[in-house]
Amino acid sequence: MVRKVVPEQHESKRQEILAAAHRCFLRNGLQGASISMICKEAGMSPGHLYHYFPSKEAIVEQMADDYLVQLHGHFGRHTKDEPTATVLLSELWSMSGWDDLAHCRILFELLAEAGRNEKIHAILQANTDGIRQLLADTLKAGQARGEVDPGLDPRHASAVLVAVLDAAPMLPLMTSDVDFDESRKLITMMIDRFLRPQPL
Amino acid sequence: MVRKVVPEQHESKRQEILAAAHRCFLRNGLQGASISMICKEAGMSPGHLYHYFPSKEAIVEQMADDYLVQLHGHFGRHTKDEPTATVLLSELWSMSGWDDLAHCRILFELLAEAGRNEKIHAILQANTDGIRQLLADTLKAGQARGEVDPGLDPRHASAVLVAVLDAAPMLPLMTSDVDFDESRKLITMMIDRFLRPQPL
Amino acid sequence: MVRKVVPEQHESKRQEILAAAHRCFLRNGLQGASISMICKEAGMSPGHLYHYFPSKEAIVEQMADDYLVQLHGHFGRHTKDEPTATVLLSELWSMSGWDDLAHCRILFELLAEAGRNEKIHAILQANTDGIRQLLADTLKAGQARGEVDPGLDPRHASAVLVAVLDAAPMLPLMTSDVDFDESRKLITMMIDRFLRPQPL
Amino acid sequence: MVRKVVPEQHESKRQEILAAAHRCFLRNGLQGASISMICKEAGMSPGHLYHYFPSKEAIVEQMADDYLVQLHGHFGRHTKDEPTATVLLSELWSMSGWDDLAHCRILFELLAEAGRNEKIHAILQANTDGIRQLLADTLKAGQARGEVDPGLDPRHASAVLVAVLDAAPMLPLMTSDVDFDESRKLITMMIDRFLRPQPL
DNA sequence: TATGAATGAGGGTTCATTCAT
DNA sequence: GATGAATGAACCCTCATTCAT
Repeated sequence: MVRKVVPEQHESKRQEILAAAHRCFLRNGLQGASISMICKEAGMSPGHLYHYFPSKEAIVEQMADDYLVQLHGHFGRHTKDEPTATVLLSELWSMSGWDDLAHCRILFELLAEAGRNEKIHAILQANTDGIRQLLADTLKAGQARGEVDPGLDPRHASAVLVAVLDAAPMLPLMTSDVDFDESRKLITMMIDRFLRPQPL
Repeated sequence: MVRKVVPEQHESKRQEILAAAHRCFLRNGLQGASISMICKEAGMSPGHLYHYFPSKEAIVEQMADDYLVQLHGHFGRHTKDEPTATVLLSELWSMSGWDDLAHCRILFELLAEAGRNEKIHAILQANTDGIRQLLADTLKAGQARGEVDPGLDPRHASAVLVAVLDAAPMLPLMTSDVDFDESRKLITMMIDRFLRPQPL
Repeated sequence: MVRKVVPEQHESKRQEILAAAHRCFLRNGLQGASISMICKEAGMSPGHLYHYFPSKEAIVEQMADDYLVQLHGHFGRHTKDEPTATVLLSELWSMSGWDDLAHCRILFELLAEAGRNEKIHAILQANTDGIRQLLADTLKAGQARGEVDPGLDPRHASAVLVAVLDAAPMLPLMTSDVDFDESRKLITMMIDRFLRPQPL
Repeated sequence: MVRKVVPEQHESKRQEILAAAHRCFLRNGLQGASISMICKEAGMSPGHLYHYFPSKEAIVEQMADDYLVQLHGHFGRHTKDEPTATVLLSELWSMSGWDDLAHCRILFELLAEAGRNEKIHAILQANTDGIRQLLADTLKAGQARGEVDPGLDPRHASAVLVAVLDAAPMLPLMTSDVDFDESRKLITMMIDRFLRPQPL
């Protein structure tokens, strides 16, 4: 009777820590952000933080998983019967500007880390496999409806699509003279032309 | 005059250090690779290393610049008269497999770093501006020859092209069931369809 | 509420560190004493020491302030109605020998440091201003009582007096054949003759 | 025949190094000034510098000796027949302002160092013994002429005089509101009153 | 729950010095 | 006489983590 809300409290504290960690990782990188920074950001003592996570590694992994789930969550909210493009580009179109993209920079931290950390690599692949399945299904539905080039292999095409969509956050880092809406329009156009059934 | 090959020796030592640093950065990340690791990799004492570079920061910056110059060097070796696709995809086609791409992983370190390190950001932008200029010129030549959709804005299209080409190293990190040649083929196809003059 | 004596413990640890640092600084100089020496002297790990002070600089500054406050603390314990000489020379007469003076050697570290470190300079001046105020008041009271030459400007005279009193620790460093009591007697005599109302 | 000016060249190089070292020591302290700083200041490689001095220690010692000899050199240029005060205060009166005194700050470095470095201690004592001898002779002459209180012991008084004169550089470090000429006047007055034959 | 004291290895960097040229 | 390459110990400081309270 004394403890009942505890499990929920526990979970909400974990979320607070993960959010604080995410901000620190954005500011300083996965390796550059220290536990003590995260503690400060979360308003928490190190002893207490270790009550919720067994190690920094665990925080990174959980954060990576949560981030990827949320990043690719847009695809899951569509039905197979919506127009193909609407679904495939939903992530990109849900963003409102470079600020949102800048926030995605953490993806590059994860890609860099995945190259040398097997756990992060596995998390990245598992998440990618998830949306690729959704994308492939969407593509198949599109092919059935005649909206998508039937010559494309759905599995391979889905991989390329994920890579292209995840590459969008590169643009503000690499260029200073390209505006967001124009970029979005071009990427959309590129994917549209890629998928569209080809004339003989 | 005692001097002989001294300046060349100095430069070649710098290159050795940069190569050792590059290997360490690939293995452990920009932040995770320590000076002492780089020293060990380069067979050199820390005091000596600091004879050649004033700080770790300087090593990272020099390495970043060198890497980007070399990465995008393929484009510079073409003339405007070659077929458009040959030039645009020369980087991708010059690679022989995932191993080469894996080696490009350092790009993600740089992208992550660029978000919080103004110097690296500037290096990245300066290099990107360089190849974008080349790509844009190639696109214009292609448009003049009727190989490229005249409706595309060369500056914007070049930005998207750079992002897509640099996104290629994501694939081996994100997937396990896609083979290199198939990926290359698909990306090539996508860009081809993107650029090709569109039927009415 | 788990808290008990925690804040006092914190302060007492700080004092321990400052005392250890003072000993190390005496033995090796402000620059020559290393953090690891201070840690060893204080029986403490470096990580822990930095829990109490943010930098070596901060330790030096705090030590300097504490030392000067204590060094000049003798003057504050007198009332204006005591004989002038008793007050002015109380610091000197409170010492029992060269050992006490040797302990004051740290003053020379501070004087040397003050020439190139603005913070230490400010600490030194602030402390000096403090006792000069007390000395000047004592001199004025002495002048009112007819014990001190009314022709002396109290502010200027106070500066000279501080310098002379603080110069006392020079003697054991510079000479080997002068004994403590004799020196004290001579300095006392000099100041006495300096202040005494002059015959026409 | 080939080498004849070499010894003089050698000596002049040593002087250049010592001058450069002196400037560095003033800026950064005896411990804070590094060999490489001194090399830069002297426009010289470390290997070359070690051709002239066997160690940093040796540079410090030589610099200390040279500095003290020059500092106290004023006394030696007087004859015993000049008025006592002229001789005793010649050092102080030869200075033209706080800048000259600021330059004397290195004395505090030496005093601090003397407390923990036997060699520097010995140099300091030897130099002090030297001028004390001169001062004592001057005092004796003054006593013979009736200008100096015959009750003062020349050896002890000379020690106090050296300390007082060497304390002068403290004033600009400790105060900000005392001007140079006034200070000089007061110190002169104090010493005058100290030495003057006392009325019955 | 929650704190912050405590560790000691390791971070990037500088040091005085030596030595081949 | 003169250079600067080379060393490795030591510099100040931060790290992830543990533990008593």
